[in-house]
Amino acid sequence: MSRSFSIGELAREFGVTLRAIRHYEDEGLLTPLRDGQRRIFSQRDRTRLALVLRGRRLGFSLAEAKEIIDLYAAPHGEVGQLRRLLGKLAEKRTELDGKRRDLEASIDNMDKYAVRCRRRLAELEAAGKPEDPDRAAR
Amino acid sequence: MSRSFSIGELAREFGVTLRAIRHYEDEGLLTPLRDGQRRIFSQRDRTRLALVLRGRRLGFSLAEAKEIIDLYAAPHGEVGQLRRLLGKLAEKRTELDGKRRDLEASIDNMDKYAVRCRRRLAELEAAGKPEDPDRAAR
DNA sequence: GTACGACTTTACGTTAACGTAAGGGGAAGA
DNA sequence: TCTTCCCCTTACGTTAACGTAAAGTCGTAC
Repeated sequence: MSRSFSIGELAREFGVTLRAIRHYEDEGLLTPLRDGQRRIFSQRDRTRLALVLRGRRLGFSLAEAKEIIDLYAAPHGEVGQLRRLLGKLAEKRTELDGKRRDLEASIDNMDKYAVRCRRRLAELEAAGKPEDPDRAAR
Repeated sequence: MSRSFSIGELAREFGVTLRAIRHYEDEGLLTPLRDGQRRIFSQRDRTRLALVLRGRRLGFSLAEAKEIIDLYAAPHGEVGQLRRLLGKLAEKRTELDGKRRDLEASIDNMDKYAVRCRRRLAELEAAGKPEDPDRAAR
């Protein structure tokens, strides 16, 4: 019997509001049980919440996140289902790869720019203040 | 004298609407010149537009995208400016690294899951249809 | 000269993802 | 018993990022 969580616990752990979590439930991303009125989140819900938030940080909408996450819960019973699942996985994988290219390009870009800036800074420091006290103190 | 572009050209090239581009101008992300009323976009605007869209795909808001992109146009004159610029670059770089971790984790996750699915599929095919015509034809 | 086609402004509308406020329930501790 | 938490529902509000509609301006092709 694995642990269960209150909405407050999850909110604190992941740094989100109660409202947000309830909203994710409304959107079908989480499906907590109930103890009376209170929501009881399972370990599975906790994992799904983590995936939702990661998706959001990567720029996916809740609907897109749901699409992806739901693949991990799709039925594996029949060969046909498995084939379709693998197809969709490949689709999403391509999308992730696109983001990866975008991200690598952004990082590359920024790193190269930073190198130029540092070089320029070194030049300015060497030229402008050969007597720079901070530098001399080292 | 490098080329210039009409709003329609850029919209077509990047697959966005005129409205979106105008909106980016409203938000200060693009600063086209004018020929009468018509907007004239420079090569620089075109580059910035590309950066905006890449940022959006990575889940940045327009404001965040602007912050980053504007770093590339920040003044390099004085040592102090350069130091602050390098500081902010490091900040943004950290953010990008976070996204990279998220993205790698997502990809990893999905790839591992796909492997399990393929294995399962192979099992099902081997067990269920030893006489599978597709498989036999190979 | 008029009919496009590409562009303009102004302005209201829409959608997603929550924020926020109001009012209530139940358990636990002083 | 009263207060304090922690949770609940309902419902209206907000913000970002555009969409969309209406009406006008220009240059050019017919």
